Amino acid sequence: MAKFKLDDIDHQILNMLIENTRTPFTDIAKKLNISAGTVHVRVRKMEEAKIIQGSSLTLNYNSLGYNFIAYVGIFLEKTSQTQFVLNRLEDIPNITVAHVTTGKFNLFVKIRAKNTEHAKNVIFKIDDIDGVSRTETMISLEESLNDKTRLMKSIFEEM
Amino acid sequence: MAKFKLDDIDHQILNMLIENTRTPFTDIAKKLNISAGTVHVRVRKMEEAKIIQGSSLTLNYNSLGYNFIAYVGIFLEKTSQTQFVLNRLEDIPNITVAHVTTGKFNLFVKIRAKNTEHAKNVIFKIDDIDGVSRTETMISLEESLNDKTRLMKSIFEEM
DNA sequence: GGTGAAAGCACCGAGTT
DNA sequence: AACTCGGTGCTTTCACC
Repeated sequence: MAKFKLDDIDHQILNMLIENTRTPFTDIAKKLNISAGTVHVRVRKMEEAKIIQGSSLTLNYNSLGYNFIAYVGIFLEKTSQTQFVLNRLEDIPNITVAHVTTGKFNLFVKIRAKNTEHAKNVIFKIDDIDGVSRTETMISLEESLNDKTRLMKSIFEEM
Repeated sequence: MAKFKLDDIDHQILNMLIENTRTPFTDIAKKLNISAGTVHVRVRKMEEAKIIQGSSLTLNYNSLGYNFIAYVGIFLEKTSQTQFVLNRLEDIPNITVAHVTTGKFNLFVKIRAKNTEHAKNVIFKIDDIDGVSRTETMISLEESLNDKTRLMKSIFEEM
């Protein structure tokens, strides 16, 4: 991947789109004193360079009945089983993030479920995967901060 | 919050917008054999009901130089300091998620940094917060799965 | 790499069924 | 509720700078 150089205009475009993906390019153009065509070209280039990978809605999981979040640390019998287990984890949609980690656990995943009963089923599914020796669960009582946009904005301020 | 009943049309609209927030309403309308006006009204209602909270870009952090992910478990001196510490954590933009948890740790956060040196500074900042007795870090060697959209889509299939 | 204008569409409200 | 329709405004391209 060729290193792609972003300038301040790009950062500002990203900052506005991060807040709201549907911000009209004409609004962005006005604010930055450039033409809408320029905004369009720059966004397309960032998409082609895969800096912008896509866009997604932020949904309210609580109102969809998904109130339960937990993190599960996974111990494997052998680390050589890592890829196999990761593939099995992919089949469980309630796992929203999976990491290979150093330290205590071999793998570490985040799960989102409707309630404790539902979460139990998810954890049992994980325990059932060949190669998983045991798991350790941490239940989230409160997700007090979950805002990717904070990081993104700070990245551009630092640069 | 009044319970808001989503029907299958709503689910399909969400599924298309989850993939790409800028999908034209006319495209959605064609696919679902409804009018674009109806799509518009339904989306607005879901926004008003706060089911759709907003939209955001998916950026490639690696190409922005942010290659380092770790999870940090935080032990507090007293649980009564929870809110105070959460507020301090908010000031660190590299913390992208924070949870109050049961089990081993009192708090649990995810950090994203440029490299190990940068991460070290972030962790030291956490250690320096009043009320934090110690921390335990798990470094992610690989983020193999990070796709909210999988969960969202599965939610609508189940319903 | 940027502009400005023009053509093509999409959005979104009003009125209707 | 959902549809059609039309004014308004957004996107996207292109010739030119």
